[in-house]
Order: sequence, then structure tokens, then C-alpha cells
Amino acid sequence: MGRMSQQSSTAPGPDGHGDRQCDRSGQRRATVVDVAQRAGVSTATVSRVMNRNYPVAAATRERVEAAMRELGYVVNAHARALAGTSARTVGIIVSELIDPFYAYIARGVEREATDGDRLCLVCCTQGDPQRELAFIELMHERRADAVVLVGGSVEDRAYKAELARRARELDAGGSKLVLCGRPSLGDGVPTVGVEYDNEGGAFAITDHLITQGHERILYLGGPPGLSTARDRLAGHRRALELRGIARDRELEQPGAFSRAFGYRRMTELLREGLEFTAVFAANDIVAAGAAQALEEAGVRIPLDMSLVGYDDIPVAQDLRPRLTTVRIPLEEMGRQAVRVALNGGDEDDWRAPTTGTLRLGTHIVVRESVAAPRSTLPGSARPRRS
Amino acid sequence: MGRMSQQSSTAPGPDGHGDRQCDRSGQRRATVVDVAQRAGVSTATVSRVMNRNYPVAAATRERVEAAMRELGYVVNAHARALAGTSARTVGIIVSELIDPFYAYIARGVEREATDGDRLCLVCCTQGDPQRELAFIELMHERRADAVVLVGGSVEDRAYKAELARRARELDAGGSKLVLCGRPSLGDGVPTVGVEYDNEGGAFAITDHLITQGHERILYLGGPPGLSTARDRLAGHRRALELRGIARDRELEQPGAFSRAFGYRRMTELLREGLEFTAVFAANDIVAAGAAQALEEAGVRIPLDMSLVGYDDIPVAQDLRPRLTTVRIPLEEMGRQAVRVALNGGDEDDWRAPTTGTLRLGTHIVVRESVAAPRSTLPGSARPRRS
DNA sequence: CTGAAAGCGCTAACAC
DNA sequence: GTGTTAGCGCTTTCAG
Repeated sequence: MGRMSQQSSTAPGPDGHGDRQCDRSGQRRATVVDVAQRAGVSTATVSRVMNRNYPVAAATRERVEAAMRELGYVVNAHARALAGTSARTVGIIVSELIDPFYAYIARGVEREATDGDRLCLVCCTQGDPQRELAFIELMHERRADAVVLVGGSVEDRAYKAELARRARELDAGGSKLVLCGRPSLGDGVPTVGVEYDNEGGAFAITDHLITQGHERILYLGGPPGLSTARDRLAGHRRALELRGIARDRELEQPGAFSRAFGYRRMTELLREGLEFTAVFAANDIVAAGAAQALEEAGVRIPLDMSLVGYDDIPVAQDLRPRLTTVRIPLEEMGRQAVRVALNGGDEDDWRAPTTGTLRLGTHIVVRESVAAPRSTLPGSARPRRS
Repeated sequence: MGRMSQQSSTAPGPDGHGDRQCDRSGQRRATVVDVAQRAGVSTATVSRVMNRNYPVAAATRERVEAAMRELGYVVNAHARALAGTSARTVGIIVSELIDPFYAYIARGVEREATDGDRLCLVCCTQGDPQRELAFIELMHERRADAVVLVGGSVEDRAYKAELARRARELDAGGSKLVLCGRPSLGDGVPTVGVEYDNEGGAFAITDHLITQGHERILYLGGPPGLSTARDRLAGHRRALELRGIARDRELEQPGAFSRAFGYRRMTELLREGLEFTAVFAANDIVAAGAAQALEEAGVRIPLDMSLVGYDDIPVAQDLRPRLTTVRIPLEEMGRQAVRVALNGGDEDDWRAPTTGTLRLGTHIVVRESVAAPRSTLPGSARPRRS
């Protein structure tokens, strides 16, 4: 047997150091070699027992399993990954775990990953594109099978180029960059994607408002530089246009996707006396802020003002009245994201030219926050400035 | 200069195969060897350049960095971890990412991990202790520097023993199991912990209710088998006892930590005509459900009924009236969890006997959901069964 | 400051 | 069925 080929190991150590460690916090973890020795078999057999991918005599197997148990053996996933098998990891990058929009998608990703016997690396960028890039790199270093990028992206040229570079690197290594809820990087870039009908949802809900008789609709929130916000605004405008309602720049009030923005801006607008009968908040969070401002100003929903949101996260049902909004299949998107990445080029190379994009639908959920504008009701004055 | 010492590389390839792979999806990732070759240095130098942990001539460094860039080199974290350095990973196990209670803690863990230049493995057990155990194992395989177990644990003997075994295994390997918001496993078990004053918070808020004049307080929700729920109920009982209020079993209605439970059970209780003037929901989610039931039954908060919760998650502020509740330093707990794990025995072995437990405080946040009971107001009838 | 070489722990041919 | 033996890609003494 060829062990001890050098003068370095195993034995108590000639000079008193070299083999320290048995004293304090950790007596060297057991390895396949230890297990093999104890069970009187080769390391190959131990490996076979663990992976159950090869016939092993029942008796042998038992001996090996006993040895593993007795030694408290735990495989080293890194060694395993190094030796060739996949790291069985999928990475997910969101801007904020606290935000239900991301949390639901993350849940889908985590569940699908777990179902596929993989672990999930999760990172939060806190909205910083630079961190996003850095995290992709980190996950690449970890050799994640897929890296899921969630949510709207900044519309920046240099940033996109950088992203494309990372996507190519990942692809070259057999991993996939998944764009979940954000636009593709272009045909040349090897990514897969899962989108939802963002523009369509916005169109539908604005149309819903118009159908109820609203013409002066305030569009509130959504960072102008974010793809998500851009698409929602686009859908909103299209609905207006289709119905022949002239666009009014004053009624477009983009801003952060935050409750604070919704509250603050709405308060200001109310004070300034801007005229409108309905509000389309770019997402439910903004709507929650707006609702609070409205409440404090004594404006009743939906009597004096209609309000709708986007995303259909839980807060939509906690608001009073319950919020009419656009539902996105958040969790499903997460699941599909990993599915599409793992089947899109791994083995079943079934005509997925590296850039497969899945598109899921959205639909509006009608609750109690919309009514016909007062002004169209016979005999009532419009709730204008005063 | 010693470049091209082997016959293997760079050139077009003498025999046409041997260097396969340049065609399909991945031309073999570049390795240190490739970089070293291209830069005309040894792999040791490349390593030194990457880790900046050793002096390297500026010129050499530049050549190496250029080579890395040109080759699109990305270190292999597994090889690195195998070679001895830590995996720079912390694991976190929660029951549900969607639940703000867990999400906030997870955020703390993620941020602290990121600040310490580590990545975060996240798993959801969906409340299944068996999965929890399995995930700990998987994270151990990944050689996570710490594994953070979040939230209440089931009070099961066999389960705890199993957990203790895992804790010892981890510890033997130099990792730490962190109990975040759950009781210690006993002195013999090498874990670290971060708790919050669960019982104290419950005591304080029940006392708050009593101080307002309430005597018949319904305790609603909280799975009897969960440590979290047990402690909250204990605090509640202690407050009652201290004030000399007799315990009434009918007023203790444990159950799931869910909105659905809060809604359903409250609806039933109202229908049955149970008498009480205030509700202490075991957490804010349950409180939200209860609030809805109350609303639908035409019971006004806090006029006809006072309501308090626990956790102080965002929904507490979305409810109308805003919910009086107990605040837990959720995110801080997450941060401390990784801090305590990473400093409790890593290098600064400053008297942390493997079992250090940090205890953070809680405090009540008074909002608008509590008032004196109608029955104590002069001249008004109690809102009893009818 | 730089190079050579010995592993880290596991898997996967390839023998027997 | 089971053993042998190369590596996987990186870090790290130990020598220059």
C-alpha cells in the first residue's frame, strides 16, 4: 500500500508539531480514506456506497455505512465538486429579501432548487448594480449551476455590457445566467429568461380605471431608470392613448418603489391641488403609502378617489378597502427560472439556442378600491382643490 | 524564461484531439495553470497575486492580472476551499422566507455575512423539523463557517438529540451551530445562541392590557409545541398571575401562527359568544387575521375590543387602527448570530466556552389598537353575547 | 520575490 | 463487486 510515501504525515510527528490539532476544537474530520480503512474496503467503494450509483454487496455497504456513522463522517462537498460533479447550487440575486415581490420569487427559486436536490445561495444588492455584478462573480466562483437575477434592471449601457460579459463567462463554464422579470440582453448574449406581461398588466388595469369612467389618472412611483417601471408606464400610456385620452405630464409622477415615496408625493400632490380621480401606483407598496396619505387627508377610497396597485403582494389584502391590483405569478416565476436554466442546455439540448425566454401572464384582481369618479355621478361636485 | 514547459497547451494542438472541447458549450475554464503559463510565472505567484497576501513585484502582478483578464479567469471556490481556506459561507435555515419575522432575521444574517466577505446559503424547512436536520447536514457538507437555525423549535426529545449530534459534528469540524431565537440544547452541546426576551415581551404587553383595565384577555394562536409560543404564553400567564387575575382555560386558544387561524378561530369564538375585552395574538400575523374577523363581525377596535400582537412586522402598521405590539430586534439578531458564531472560537478565543448566548431585549410599541374596555367606562354596557 | 511540489478529499476510469 | 490510480484547481511550505 502506497501511503506514507513522504515523511510528512500520519504518525505522531517526529518533532512534536506538524500534526497538532487533536487537542482543541476539532480532531481532523474523517475522510473517505478513514472510512475505507475502518470498513476494510477501498475509497472507491466508499464513494459507491454514498452515491448509490453502482452495485455494492449488501454486506459491504453495511460495513461502510457503519464506519461512516461511527466516524461521524460527512462528505466534503468541495472535494466532490472539484472532482467533477456539479456543485448542486443555484444562486439568486435580489435587491431586497424583505420586499415580498422578491421574497416570493426567491421562494419559488428555493423550492425548485431544493426539489432538484440543490442548495441556494442568496444575495441582496440593496439596489446597487455594482454589487449585483460582484455577486454574479462570486457565484461563478462557486460554480453555481445557475444564477438567477431577479427584478427590474437599470437601463445603463456600460452596466449591460458588463452583465453580458459575465453571462458569457458563466455560459462558457456551463452555467446559465437567468433573467427573471427583466429584459433580455440581446440575441448575442447567452442567457435564459422568465418574464411576465408587465406592460399588459399595466394596460389592463389602466383600462379598468378608464372603463369605470376615470380620465384623470395619476401614475405614481416607479424609478424612471428601471425596466420594470418603464414597462408599466408604457402600458399605462398605451391604454390612455387607445381610449383617446390626452397624456398629461403632470399626471405622471415616477419615483421610488417605496411606501415612503407613495406617501410623501401623494401628500404633496394633494396639497398642491392637482386634479385627478384615480391613482395607479406603480406597485402595491407605493399604493400603501398613497392610501395612507389619502386617509390622512380625509379623502375616501374609493368614494372620493380610486386607487390601484401592481404585484398583488399580501399588503394588497391588508389595506382597507382591499386593493385592486395586478397579479404576477411570482413564485411560479422563481420556479420556472431554475427550471429553464437547468433544462435549457444541460443535457436535453432540445433546440434551446441558449436564449430561451419564458413569458408568463398577468391579470388584474378586482377588489374594493375602485369606483366611478364622483364627478361623473349626477349632481355631485368634483373633489377639486376647493 | 520557463514558459511552455509542457507539451500540452497554447499551440493549435499537434494531433487534433487531446485538447478537445473548443467547439460546443464551454472551452474548458481557464485555471491557475493557464494563467501562470500565459503570464510566464508559476502557479504560486498567480495565487499570491489573487490573494494579495504576499509581496509580488508590481510588474509581475500586472502581467498576471492581464493574463487573468485575457483568459476570463474565475477562481474555483471549491478548489480553494479544498486547499485549506474556509468556504466563506454561512448557512441560514428558516421555516419560511415569505414570513417577515424570518425575512428580517435572514436579512441581518445576509448583511453580516456579506460584510464579512461571505456568501449565504438559505434554506426553507416549511416547518418540517426533518428537513431542518437534513439541511444542517447539507450545509455541513458545504463546510459552512456557521449554520444559523432561526425561530422557535419543536419541543421534541428525539429531535433535540439529533440536533445535538449535528451540533457536535459541526463543532468538531470547526463550524458553529447558531440557535437564533430558540432555546439552548443544554450545556453539553457546543452551540452559540442569540435570543430575545420573548417571555418578557409577552409579560409586558399583557401587563399593558391589564393596566388599561382588561381582565378577560383572549390569548390567540401559537403552536403549543413551539418554544416561541410556549414562552409567550408563559409571559402572558405570569402577568395575569402577578395581577391576581385567575386563569381561564377558555381564554387560552393556541393554534397556528397564521393569518388563517387568527381569522377562523376568532370568528368561531365571536359566534360562540365567549366573553373577553381584549385579544393578545401570539404574533402580528394572527392579529391581522383576528382583526379581519372582528371587522366583519362589526366589532370595533379598540372601542369594542382591544387587540395586540407580537413581532412588530410591517403589517402592524398597515392595519387600521395600527397595532400595538412587541418589537423584536429581528435584523440585529441575524447580524449578531453570525458575529457570535464567527468570533466565538475562530481566532480570538477570548474565553468563549463554545456556548455563548447573547440575549437581546424586546419592548412594546404602543399604537392605536388598545383602549380601556367598554365595561369599565361609566354607564356603558359590556359587549357580551347579547 | 519566485518556483517546485505536496497535498486537500473525492470521483471515475480502468483493471482484476 | 472491488481495488488502483489519476487527476479536479488551488494553497502553501520549503527552497532558492
